Amino acid sequence: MTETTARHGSHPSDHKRRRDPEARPQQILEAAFREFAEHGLAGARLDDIAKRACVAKGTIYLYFPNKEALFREMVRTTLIAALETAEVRRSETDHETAVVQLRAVASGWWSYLRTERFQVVQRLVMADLPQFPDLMQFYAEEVVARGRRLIAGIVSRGIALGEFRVVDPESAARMLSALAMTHSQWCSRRQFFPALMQRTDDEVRDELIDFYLHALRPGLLVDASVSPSSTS
Amino acid sequence: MTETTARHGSHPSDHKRRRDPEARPQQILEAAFREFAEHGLAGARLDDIAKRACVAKGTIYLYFPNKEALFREMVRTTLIAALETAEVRRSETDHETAVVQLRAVASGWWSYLRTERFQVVQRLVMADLPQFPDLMQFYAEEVVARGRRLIAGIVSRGIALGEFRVVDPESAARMLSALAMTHSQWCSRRQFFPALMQRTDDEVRDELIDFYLHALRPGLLVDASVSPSSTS
DNA sequence: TAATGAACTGACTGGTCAGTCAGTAAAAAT
DNA sequence: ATTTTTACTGACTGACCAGTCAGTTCATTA
Repeated sequence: MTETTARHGSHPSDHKRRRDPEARPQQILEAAFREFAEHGLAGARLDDIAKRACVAKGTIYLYFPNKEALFREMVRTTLIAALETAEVRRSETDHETAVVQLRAVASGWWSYLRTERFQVVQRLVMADLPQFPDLMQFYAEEVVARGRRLIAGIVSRGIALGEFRVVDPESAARMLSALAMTHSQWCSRRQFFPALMQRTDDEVRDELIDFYLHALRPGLLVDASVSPSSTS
Repeated sequence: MTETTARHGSHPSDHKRRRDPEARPQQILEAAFREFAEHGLAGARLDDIAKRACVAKGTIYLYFPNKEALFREMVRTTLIAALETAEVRRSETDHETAVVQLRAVASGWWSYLRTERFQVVQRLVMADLPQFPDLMQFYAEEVVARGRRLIAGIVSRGIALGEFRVVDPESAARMLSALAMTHSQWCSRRQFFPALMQRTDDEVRDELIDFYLHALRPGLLVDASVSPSSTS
Protein backbone atom coordinates (compact mmCIF):
# COMPACT_ATOMS: atom_id res chain seq x y z
CA MET A 1 0.00 0.00 0.00
CA THR A 2 2.71 2.45 0.90
CA GLU A 3 4.19 1.47 -2.40
CA THR A 4 1.09 2.42 -4.34
CA THR A 5 0.82 5.62 -2.40
CA ALA A 6 4.34 6.67 -3.27
CA ARG A 7 3.46 6.73 -6.96
CA HIS A 8 1.34 9.81 -6.62
CA GLY A 9 4.07 11.72 -4.83
CA SER A 10 4.50 14.97 -6.78
CA HIS A 11 2.30 16.92 -9.15
CA PRO A 12 4.16 18.37 -12.12
CA SER A 13 3.89 22.13 -11.75
CA ASP A 14 2.38 25.00 -9.80
CA HIS A 15 -1.25 23.97 -10.41
CA LYS A 16 -3.16 26.28 -8.20
CA ARG A 17 -5.84 23.72 -7.47
CA ARG A 18 -9.43 24.61 -6.75
CA ARG A 19 -9.04 28.07 -8.22
CA ASP A 20 -12.74 28.41 -8.74
CA PRO A 21 -14.81 25.27 -9.08
CA GLU A 22 -17.71 27.17 -10.63
CA ALA A 23 -15.59 28.07 -13.61
CA ARG A 24 -14.74 24.49 -14.49
CA PRO A 25 -17.75 23.57 -16.66
CA GLN A 26 -17.30 26.64 -18.86
CA GLN A 27 -13.60 25.96 -19.13
CA ILE A 28 -14.21 22.37 -20.21
CA LEU A 29 -16.99 23.37 -22.59
CA GLU A 30 -14.72 25.88 -24.26
CA ALA A 31 -11.99 23.30 -24.75
CA ALA A 32 -14.57 20.83 -26.02
CA PHE A 33 -15.76 23.41 -28.53
CA ARG A 34 -12.25 23.71 -29.96
CA GLU A 35 -11.68 19.99 -30.21
CA PHE A 36 -15.11 19.10 -31.59
CA ALA A 37 -14.79 21.97 -34.04
CA GLU A 38 -11.57 20.56 -35.37
CA HIS A 39 -12.30 16.83 -35.29
CA GLY A 40 -16.07 16.34 -35.04
CA LEU A 41 -17.82 14.19 -32.47
CA ALA A 42 -16.10 10.89 -33.18
CA GLY A 43 -12.67 12.34 -33.89
CA ALA A 44 -12.26 14.41 -30.75
CA ARG A 45 -10.36 12.76 -27.87
CA LEU A 46 -11.30 13.32 -24.26
CA ASP A 47 -7.61 13.35 -23.38
CA ASP A 48 -7.09 16.27 -25.72
CA ILE A 49 -10.09 18.15 -24.40
CA ALA A 50 -8.75 17.65 -20.88
CA LYS A 51 -5.28 18.82 -21.88
CA ARG A 52 -6.72 21.89 -23.56
CA ALA A 53 -8.80 22.72 -20.50
CA CYS A 54 -5.72 22.22 -18.27
CA VAL A 55 -7.58 19.58 -16.33
CA ALA A 56 -7.25 15.83 -15.81
CA LYS A 57 -9.52 13.55 -17.79
CA GLY A 58 -11.28 12.44 -14.64
CA THR A 59 -12.33 16.00 -13.92
CA ILE A 60 -14.44 16.11 -17.06
CA TYR A 61 -16.43 13.20 -15.66
CA LEU A 62 -17.14 15.13 -12.47
CA TYR A 63 -19.16 17.57 -14.54
CA PHE A 64 -20.44 15.54 -17.50
CA PRO A 65 -21.60 11.93 -17.41
CA ASN A 66 -20.05 10.99 -20.77
CA LYS A 67 -18.69 12.23 -24.06
CA GLU A 68 -22.09 12.42 -25.69
CA ALA A 69 -23.53 14.56 -22.90
CA LEU A 70 -20.51 16.83 -23.16
CA PHE A 71 -21.11 17.18 -26.87
CA ARG A 72 -24.79 17.91 -26.40
CA GLU A 73 -24.14 20.53 -23.76
CA MET A 74 -21.40 22.10 -25.86
CA VAL A 75 -23.72 22.44 -28.86
CA ARG A 76 -26.53 23.77 -26.71
CA THR A 77 -24.48 26.48 -25.05
CA THR A 78 -22.76 27.34 -28.31
CA LEU A 79 -26.10 27.82 -30.02
CA ILE A 80 -27.33 30.01 -27.20
CA ALA A 81 -24.12 32.02 -27.10
CA ALA A 82 -24.24 32.41 -30.85
CA LEU A 83 -27.82 33.60 -30.72
CA GLU A 84 -26.79 36.34 -28.35
CA THR A 85 -24.15 37.50 -30.80
CA ALA A 86 -26.94 37.78 -33.30
CA GLU A 87 -28.87 40.45 -31.48
CA VAL A 88 -30.21 42.57 -34.22
CA ARG A 89 -31.18 46.20 -34.47
CA ARG A 90 -34.71 45.67 -35.64
CA SER A 91 -36.61 47.82 -33.19
CA GLU A 92 -34.03 50.60 -33.57
CA THR A 93 -34.84 50.81 -37.25
CA ASP A 94 -38.60 50.43 -37.21
CA HIS A 95 -39.11 53.97 -38.44
CA GLU A 96 -37.00 53.39 -41.55
CA THR A 97 -38.15 52.05 -44.90
CA ALA A 98 -38.35 48.29 -45.13
CA VAL A 99 -35.45 48.31 -47.57
CA VAL A 100 -33.19 50.14 -45.16
CA GLN A 101 -34.36 48.00 -42.30
CA LEU A 102 -33.81 44.83 -44.26
CA ARG A 103 -30.30 45.91 -45.14
CA ALA A 104 -29.55 46.64 -41.50
CA VAL A 105 -30.97 43.41 -40.18
CA ALA A 106 -29.48 41.30 -42.94
CA SER A 107 -26.08 42.81 -42.22
CA GLY A 108 -26.38 41.91 -38.58
CA TRP A 109 -27.46 38.41 -39.46
CA TRP A 110 -24.62 38.11 -41.93
CA SER A 111 -22.07 39.08 -39.28
CA TYR A 112 -23.47 36.32 -37.13
CA LEU A 113 -23.27 33.80 -39.95
CA ARG A 114 -19.66 34.80 -40.51
CA THR A 115 -18.56 34.20 -36.90
CA GLU A 116 -16.41 31.19 -36.29
CA ARG A 117 -18.90 29.94 -33.70
CA PHE A 118 -21.70 29.75 -36.22
CA GLN A 119 -19.55 28.15 -38.90
CA VAL A 120 -18.46 25.46 -36.46
CA VAL A 121 -22.02 24.76 -35.39
CA GLN A 122 -23.03 24.65 -39.02
CA ARG A 123 -20.50 21.93 -39.70
CA LEU A 124 -21.48 19.93 -36.63
CA VAL A 125 -25.15 20.25 -37.52
CA MET A 126 -24.49 18.66 -40.87
CA ALA A 127 -22.04 16.06 -39.69
CA ASP A 128 -23.15 14.83 -36.30
CA LEU A 129 -26.51 16.30 -35.38
CA PRO A 130 -28.66 13.74 -37.21
CA GLN A 131 -27.81 11.50 -34.23
CA PHE A 132 -29.47 13.99 -31.87
CA PRO A 133 -32.93 14.79 -33.17
CA ASP A 134 -33.79 16.95 -30.18
CA LEU A 135 -30.77 19.18 -30.73
CA MET A 136 -31.63 19.31 -34.41
CA GLN A 137 -35.11 20.44 -33.41
CA PHE A 138 -33.67 23.06 -31.10
CA TYR A 139 -31.43 24.32 -33.89
CA ALA A 140 -34.25 24.38 -36.44
CA GLU A 141 -36.56 26.27 -34.11
CA GLU A 142 -34.25 28.59 -32.25
CA VAL A 143 -31.76 29.46 -34.94
CA VAL A 144 -33.33 28.86 -38.31
CA ALA A 145 -36.97 29.62 -37.59
CA ARG A 146 -36.11 32.60 -35.43
CA GLY A 147 -34.02 34.29 -38.09
CA ARG A 148 -36.69 33.50 -40.60
CA ARG A 149 -39.48 35.11 -38.57
CA LEU A 150 -37.40 38.23 -38.20
CA ILE A 151 -36.90 38.59 -41.94
CA ALA A 152 -40.47 37.56 -42.72
CA GLY A 153 -41.74 40.37 -40.50
CA ILE A 154 -39.74 42.96 -42.36
CA VAL A 155 -40.79 41.59 -45.73
CA SER A 156 -44.44 41.76 -44.65
CA ARG A 157 -43.98 45.36 -43.68
CA GLY A 158 -42.26 46.10 -46.97
CA ILE A 159 -45.16 44.59 -48.87
CA ALA A 160 -47.67 46.62 -46.86
CA LEU A 161 -45.67 49.76 -47.61
CA GLY A 162 -45.57 48.93 -51.30
CA GLU A 163 -41.77 48.70 -51.27
CA PHE A 164 -41.83 45.02 -52.18
CA ARG A 165 -43.94 43.02 -54.58
CA VAL A 166 -46.49 40.65 -53.07
CA VAL A 167 -44.79 37.42 -52.05
CA ASP A 168 -45.17 34.83 -49.34
CA PRO A 169 -43.05 36.43 -46.59
CA GLU A 170 -42.11 33.08 -45.08
CA SER A 171 -40.90 31.88 -48.44
CA ALA A 172 -39.03 35.11 -49.13
CA ALA A 173 -37.32 34.83 -45.76
CA ARG A 174 -36.27 31.30 -46.64
CA MET A 175 -34.68 32.59 -49.84
CA LEU A 176 -32.57 35.09 -47.94
CA SER A 177 -31.53 32.42 -45.43
CA ALA A 178 -30.48 30.16 -48.25
CA LEU A 179 -28.43 32.86 -49.97
CA ALA A 180 -26.76 34.01 -46.79
CA MET A 181 -26.03 30.67 -45.14
CA THR A 182 -24.58 29.12 -48.25
CA HIS A 183 -22.46 32.13 -49.11
CA SER A 184 -21.16 32.25 -45.60
CA GLN A 185 -20.07 28.63 -45.87
CA TRP A 186 -18.39 29.31 -49.18
CA CYS A 187 -16.61 32.30 -47.73
CA SER A 188 -15.19 29.99 -45.09
CA ARG A 189 -13.75 27.80 -47.85
CA ARG A 190 -12.61 30.58 -50.12
CA GLN A 191 -9.62 28.62 -51.45
CA PHE A 192 -11.99 26.45 -53.42
CA PHE A 193 -14.05 29.24 -54.92
CA PRO A 194 -11.86 31.45 -57.11
CA ALA A 195 -14.55 34.10 -57.53
CA LEU A 196 -14.80 34.63 -53.79
CA MET A 197 -11.05 35.01 -53.41
CA GLN A 198 -11.25 38.47 -54.92
CA ARG A 199 -14.15 39.62 -52.78
CA THR A 200 -14.25 40.62 -49.14
CA ASP A 201 -16.95 39.33 -46.81
CA ASP A 202 -18.65 42.71 -46.97
CA GLU A 203 -18.64 42.72 -50.75
CA VAL A 204 -20.22 39.29 -50.85
CA ARG A 205 -22.82 40.48 -48.37
CA ASP A 206 -23.72 43.53 -50.46
CA GLU A 207 -23.83 41.49 -53.67
CA LEU A 208 -26.22 39.09 -52.05
CA ILE A 209 -28.48 41.68 -50.47
CA ASP A 210 -28.66 43.67 -53.70
CA PHE A 211 -29.58 40.54 -55.58
CA TYR A 212 -32.22 39.75 -53.01
CA LEU A 213 -33.75 43.21 -53.09
CA HIS A 214 -33.99 42.96 -56.86
CA ALA A 215 -36.08 39.85 -56.47
CA LEU A 216 -38.47 41.71 -54.19
CA ARG A 217 -38.89 44.83 -56.33
CA PRO A 218 -42.50 45.51 -57.20
CA GLY A 219 -43.29 44.18 -60.64
CA LEU A 220 -44.37 47.19 -62.61
CA LEU A 221 -42.55 50.47 -62.42
CA VAL A 222 -44.74 52.86 -64.35
CA ASP A 223 -42.64 55.82 -63.38
CA ALA A 224 -39.27 55.14 -64.87
CA SER A 225 -37.56 58.33 -63.79
CA VAL A 226 -35.79 57.08 -60.66
CA SER A 227 -34.74 53.56 -59.84
CA PRO A 228 -35.37 52.65 -56.19
CA SER A 229 -32.18 50.63 -55.89
CA SER A 230 -29.83 52.49 -53.60
CA THR A 231 -26.40 51.02 -54.32
CA SER A 232 -23.80 53.76 -54.45
CA MET B 1 -1.34 -28.24 -37.66
CA THR B 2 -4.11 -30.70 -38.34
CA GLU B 3 -5.80 -29.23 -35.29
CA THR B 4 -5.72 -25.69 -36.64
CA THR B 5 -6.86 -26.96 -39.99
CA ALA B 6 -9.96 -28.55 -38.54
CA ARG B 7 -11.24 -25.16 -37.36
CA HIS B 8 -12.01 -23.95 -40.84
CA GLY B 9 -14.11 -27.01 -41.66
CA SER B 10 -17.39 -25.68 -43.09
CA HIS B 11 -18.44 -22.40 -44.70
CA PRO B 12 -21.90 -21.20 -43.59
CA SER B 13 -24.04 -21.30 -46.73
CA ASP B 14 -24.13 -21.85 -50.47
CA HIS B 15 -21.76 -18.99 -51.30
CA LYS B 16 -21.08 -19.48 -54.93
CA ARG B 17 -17.50 -18.35 -54.61
CA ARG B 18 -15.60 -16.60 -57.32
CA ARG B 19 -18.77 -15.61 -59.17
CA ASP B 20 -17.00 -12.82 -60.98
CA PRO B 21 -13.90 -11.26 -59.48
CA GLU B 22 -14.23 -8.15 -61.67
CA ALA B 23 -17.49 -7.24 -59.99
CA ARG B 24 -16.02 -7.20 -56.50
CA PRO B 25 -14.72 -3.61 -56.33
CA GLN B 26 -18.08 -2.18 -57.41
CA GLN B 27 -19.87 -4.42 -54.94
CA ILE B 28 -17.65 -3.28 -52.10
CA LEU B 29 -17.86 0.37 -53.14
CA GLU B 30 -21.65 0.20 -53.14
CA ALA B 31 -21.72 -1.30 -49.65
CA ALA B 32 -19.21 1.29 -48.51
CA PHE B 33 -21.44 4.04 -49.89
CA ARG B 34 -24.34 2.82 -47.77
CA GLU B 35 -22.31 2.53 -44.58
CA PHE B 36 -20.42 5.81 -44.99
CA ALA B 37 -23.69 7.51 -45.85
CA GLU B 38 -25.23 6.36 -42.60
CA HIS B 39 -22.28 6.71 -40.24
CA GLY B 40 -19.69 8.96 -41.83
CA LEU B 41 -16.02 8.13 -42.26
CA ALA B 42 -15.14 7.47 -38.64
CA GLY B 43 -18.40 5.77 -37.70
CA ALA B 44 -18.51 3.17 -40.46
CA ARG B 45 -17.12 -0.27 -39.58
CA LEU B 46 -15.23 -2.34 -42.10
CA ASP B 47 -16.93 -5.44 -40.71
CA ASP B 48 -20.31 -3.96 -41.58
CA ILE B 49 -19.22 -2.92 -45.04
CA ALA B 50 -17.95 -6.46 -45.58
CA LYS B 51 -21.19 -7.95 -44.31
CA ARG B 52 -23.23 -5.68 -46.54
CA ALA B 53 -21.11 -6.59 -49.56
CA CYS B 54 -21.46 -10.31 -48.69
CA VAL B 55 -17.72 -10.60 -48.50
CA ALA B 56 -15.18 -11.29 -45.77
CA LYS B 57 -13.31 -8.36 -44.30
CA GLY B 58 -10.05 -9.61 -45.75
CA THR B 59 -11.47 -9.40 -49.24
CA ILE B 60 -11.83 -5.64 -48.97
CA TYR B 61 -8.09 -5.44 -48.39
CA LEU B 62 -7.45 -7.33 -51.60
CA TYR B 63 -8.90 -4.40 -53.50
CA PHE B 64 -8.27 -1.36 -51.30
CA PRO B 65 -5.15 -0.74 -49.20
CA ASN B 66 -7.04 0.72 -46.23
CA LYS B 67 -10.21 2.36 -45.01
CA GLU B 68 -9.19 5.82 -46.09
CA ALA B 69 -8.45 4.71 -49.63
CA LEU B 70 -11.80 2.96 -49.74
CA PHE B 71 -13.47 6.17 -48.63
CA ARG B 72 -11.62 8.25 -51.20
CA GLU B 73 -12.48 5.90 -54.01
CA MET B 74 -16.09 5.72 -52.88
CA VAL B 75 -16.42 9.51 -52.92
CA ARG B 76 -14.67 9.76 -56.28
CA THR B 77 -16.86 7.23 -58.03
CA THR B 78 -19.98 8.59 -56.37
CA LEU B 79 -19.19 12.09 -57.57
CA ILE B 80 -18.58 10.82 -61.08
CA ALA B 81 -21.73 8.69 -61.07
CA ALA B 82 -23.72 11.61 -59.74
CA LEU B 83 -22.36 13.90 -62.42
CA GLU B 84 -23.63 11.53 -65.06
CA THR B 85 -27.11 11.67 -63.57
CA ALA B 86 -26.88 15.40 -63.97
CA GLU B 87 -26.59 15.41 -67.73
CA VAL B 88 -28.59 18.40 -68.72
CA ARG B 89 -30.57 19.34 -71.79
CA ARG B 90 -28.76 22.55 -72.52
CA SER B 91 -27.92 22.04 -76.15
CA GLU B 92 -31.41 20.70 -76.81
CA THR B 93 -32.88 23.99 -75.70
CA ASP B 94 -30.45 26.45 -77.25
CA HIS B 95 -33.07 27.80 -79.60
CA GLU B 96 -35.44 28.70 -76.75
CA THR B 97 -35.51 31.93 -74.77
CA ALA B 98 -33.01 32.14 -71.94
CA VAL B 99 -35.87 32.05 -69.44
CA VAL B 100 -37.23 28.79 -70.82
CA GLN B 101 -33.75 27.37 -71.07
CA LEU B 102 -32.89 28.39 -67.55
CA ARG B 103 -36.05 26.76 -66.28
CA ALA B 104 -35.22 23.55 -68.10
CA VAL B 105 -31.61 23.40 -66.98
CA ALA B 106 -32.42 24.43 -63.43
CA SER B 107 -35.03 21.68 -63.24
CA GLY B 108 -32.50 19.10 -64.37
CA TRP B 109 -29.97 20.41 -61.89
CA TRP B 110 -32.61 20.37 -59.17
CA SER B 111 -33.42 16.70 -59.86
CA TYR B 112 -29.76 15.94 -59.44
CA LEU B 113 -29.55 17.86 -56.18
CA ARG B 114 -32.57 15.91 -54.91
CA THR B 115 -31.06 12.47 -55.56
CA GLU B 116 -30.00 10.51 -52.54
CA ARG B 117 -26.51 10.17 -53.99
CA PHE B 118 -25.98 13.91 -54.06
CA GLN B 119 -27.44 14.45 -50.63
CA VAL B 120 -25.09 11.85 -49.19
CA VAL B 121 -22.09 13.37 -50.89
CA GLN B 122 -23.18 16.75 -49.65
CA ARG B 123 -23.14 15.51 -46.08
CA LEU B 124 -19.78 13.82 -46.44
CA VAL B 125 -18.33 16.91 -48.08
CA MET B 126 -19.25 18.94 -45.03
CA ALA B 127 -18.36 16.36 -42.43
CA ASP B 128 -15.27 14.53 -43.61
CA LEU B 129 -13.89 16.11 -46.77
CA PRO B 130 -11.86 18.82 -45.06
CA GLN B 131 -9.43 15.98 -44.33
CA PHE B 132 -8.98 15.36 -48.06
CA PRO B 133 -8.16 18.65 -49.74
CA ASP B 134 -7.67 17.03 -53.12
CA LEU B 135 -11.16 15.49 -53.07
CA MET B 136 -12.51 18.83 -51.92
CA GLN B 137 -10.78 20.39 -54.90
CA PHE B 138 -12.24 17.79 -57.22
CA TYR B 139 -15.69 18.44 -55.79
CA ALA B 140 -15.36 22.21 -56.05
CA GLU B 141 -14.16 22.05 -59.63
CA GLU B 142 -16.15 19.21 -61.09
CA VAL B 143 -19.44 19.61 -59.31
CA VAL B 144 -19.76 23.16 -58.08
CA ALA B 145 -17.84 25.06 -60.74
CA ARG B 146 -19.26 22.96 -63.55
CA GLY B 147 -22.85 23.63 -62.58
CA ARG B 148 -21.98 27.24 -62.14
CA ARG B 149 -20.48 27.60 -65.60
CA LEU B 150 -23.57 26.05 -67.10
CA ILE B 151 -25.89 28.53 -65.43
CA ALA B 152 -23.54 31.45 -66.04
CA GLY B 153 -23.61 30.68 -69.75
CA ILE B 154 -27.36 30.84 -69.88
CA VAL B 155 -27.48 34.03 -67.85
CA SER B 156 -25.00 35.65 -70.23
CA ARG B 157 -27.17 34.71 -73.15
CA GLY B 158 -30.24 36.08 -71.36
CA ILE B 159 -28.48 39.37 -70.77
CA ALA B 160 -27.43 39.57 -74.39
CA LEU B 161 -31.02 38.90 -75.47
CA GLY B 162 -32.32 41.56 -73.11
CA GLU B 163 -34.31 39.04 -71.11
CA PHE B 164 -32.28 39.66 -67.97
CA ARG B 165 -30.89 42.79 -66.41
CA VAL B 166 -27.15 43.31 -66.55
CA VAL B 167 -25.48 41.32 -63.79
CA ASP B 168 -22.25 39.46 -63.25
CA PRO B 169 -23.18 36.05 -64.69
CA GLU B 170 -20.78 34.21 -62.42
CA SER B 171 -22.30 35.87 -59.41
CA ALA B 172 -25.84 35.24 -60.60
CA ALA B 173 -25.01 31.57 -61.10
CA ARG B 174 -23.71 31.43 -57.55
CA MET B 175 -27.02 32.81 -56.30
CA LEU B 176 -28.96 30.06 -58.02
CA SER B 177 -26.58 27.42 -56.67
CA ALA B 178 -27.05 28.77 -53.18
CA LEU B 179 -30.82 28.76 -53.44
CA ALA B 180 -31.02 25.31 -54.93
CA MET B 181 -28.42 23.50 -52.83
CA THR B 182 -29.74 24.83 -49.56
CA HIS B 183 -33.36 24.16 -50.40
CA SER B 184 -32.49 20.66 -51.45
CA GLN B 185 -30.84 20.05 -48.10
CA TRP B 186 -33.84 21.42 -46.28
CA CYS B 187 -36.15 19.23 -48.33
CA SER B 188 -34.17 16.25 -47.11
CA ARG B 189 -34.87 17.31 -43.52
CA ARG B 190 -38.47 18.34 -44.04
CA GLN B 191 -39.53 17.30 -40.52
CA PHE B 192 -37.69 20.28 -39.15
CA PHE B 193 -39.09 22.85 -41.54
CA PRO B 194 -42.85 23.11 -41.16
CA ALA B 195 -43.28 25.27 -44.23
CA LEU B 196 -41.68 22.65 -46.45
CA MET B 197 -43.89 19.89 -45.09
CA GLN B 198 -46.78 21.24 -47.09
CA ARG B 199 -44.85 21.61 -50.33
CA THR B 200 -43.69 18.98 -52.78
CA ASP B 201 -40.18 18.98 -54.17
CA ASP B 202 -41.51 20.32 -57.44
CA GLU B 203 -43.35 23.15 -55.75
CA VAL B 204 -40.24 24.16 -53.89
CA ARG B 205 -38.32 24.06 -57.15
CA ASP B 206 -40.82 26.31 -58.90
CA GLU B 207 -40.97 28.73 -56.01
CA LEU B 208 -37.24 29.03 -56.09
CA ILE B 209 -36.88 29.42 -59.83
CA ASP B 210 -39.65 32.02 -59.95
CA PHE B 211 -37.97 33.96 -57.18
CA TYR B 212 -34.69 33.75 -59.03
CA LEU B 213 -36.15 34.93 -62.32
CA HIS B 214 -37.66 37.91 -60.56
CA ALA B 215 -34.22 38.92 -59.39
CA LEU B 216 -32.99 38.86 -62.97
CA ARG B 217 -35.82 40.84 -64.56
CA PRO B 218 -34.61 43.91 -66.38
CA GLY B 219 -34.83 46.98 -64.17
CA LEU B 220 -37.34 49.37 -65.62
CA LEU B 221 -40.55 48.25 -67.23
CA VAL B 222 -41.86 51.36 -68.89
CA ASP B 223 -44.67 49.48 -70.56
CA ALA B 224 -46.94 48.45 -67.71
CA SER B 225 -49.63 46.72 -69.73
CA VAL B 226 -48.59 43.10 -69.15
CA SER B 227 -46.66 41.71 -66.21
CA PRO B 228 -43.95 39.25 -67.23
CA SER B 229 -44.28 37.25 -64.01
CA SER B 230 -45.72 33.85 -64.80
CA THR B 231 -46.93 32.57 -61.45
CA SER B 232 -50.53 31.43 -61.73
C1' DT C 1 -5.27 -37.06 -61.39
C1' DA C 2 -2.30 -34.03 -59.30
C1' DA C 3 -0.17 -29.61 -58.91
C1' DT C 4 -0.58 -24.63 -59.17
C1' DG C 5 -2.22 -20.34 -57.99
C1' DA C 6 -5.90 -16.80 -57.84
C1' DA C 7 -9.78 -15.55 -54.96
C1' DC C 8 -11.42 -15.51 -50.71
C1' DT C 9 -12.04 -16.32 -45.50
C1' DG C 10 -12.41 -15.02 -40.57
C1' DA C 11 -9.87 -15.66 -36.19
C1' DC C 12 -6.43 -13.01 -34.25
C1' DT C 13 -3.36 -8.94 -32.88
C1' DG C 14 -2.17 -4.57 -31.42
C1' DG C 15 -3.24 0.12 -30.81
C1' DT C 16 -6.51 3.45 -29.36
C1' DC C 17 -9.59 5.60 -26.27
C1' DA C 18 -13.96 6.21 -23.30
C1' DG C 19 -14.82 5.62 -18.90
C1' DT C 20 -13.28 4.15 -13.81
C1' DC C 21 -11.45 4.52 -9.36
C1' DA C 22 -8.04 4.39 -5.74
C1' DG C 23 -5.67 7.87 -4.17
C1' DT C 24 -3.95 12.99 -3.26
C1' DA C 25 -4.40 17.82 -1.83
C1' DA C 26 -6.26 21.64 0.09
C1' DA C 27 -10.04 24.01 2.34
C1' DA C 28 -13.73 23.91 5.82
C1' DA C 29 -15.66 22.13 9.88
C1' DT C 30 -14.95 20.27 14.44
C1' DA D 1 -4.79 19.84 15.82
C1' DT D 2 -7.76 16.55 13.80
C1' DT D 3 -11.47 15.12 11.03
C1' DT D 4 -14.39 15.73 7.18
C1' DT D 5 -15.59 17.36 2.81
C1' DT D 6 -14.83 18.93 -1.73
C1' DA D 7 -12.10 19.15 -5.90
C1' DC D 8 -9.19 16.99 -8.50
C1' DT D 9 -5.71 13.45 -10.54
C1' DG D 10 -3.89 10.09 -13.91
C1' DA D 11 -2.76 5.13 -14.19
C1' DC D 12 -5.49 1.45 -15.44
C1' DT D 13 -9.17 -1.57 -17.75
C1' DG D 14 -11.93 -3.35 -21.10
C1' DA D 15 -14.28 -2.75 -25.44
C1' DC D 16 -13.83 -1.90 -29.94
C1' DC D 17 -12.02 -2.17 -34.52
C1' DA D 18 -8.56 -1.48 -38.48
C1' DG D 19 -5.55 -4.22 -40.50
C1' DT D 20 -3.05 -9.09 -40.93
C1' DC D 21 -2.22 -13.66 -42.31
C1' DA D 22 -2.42 -18.66 -42.02
C1' DG D 23 -5.39 -21.38 -44.05
C1' DT D 24 -9.35 -22.90 -47.42
C1' DT D 25 -11.67 -23.45 -51.84
C1' DC D 26 -12.06 -23.87 -56.50
C1' DA D 27 -10.82 -23.36 -61.50
C1' DT D 28 -7.23 -23.95 -64.51
C1' DT D 29 -3.21 -26.05 -66.14
C1' DA D 30 0.12 -29.89 -66.48
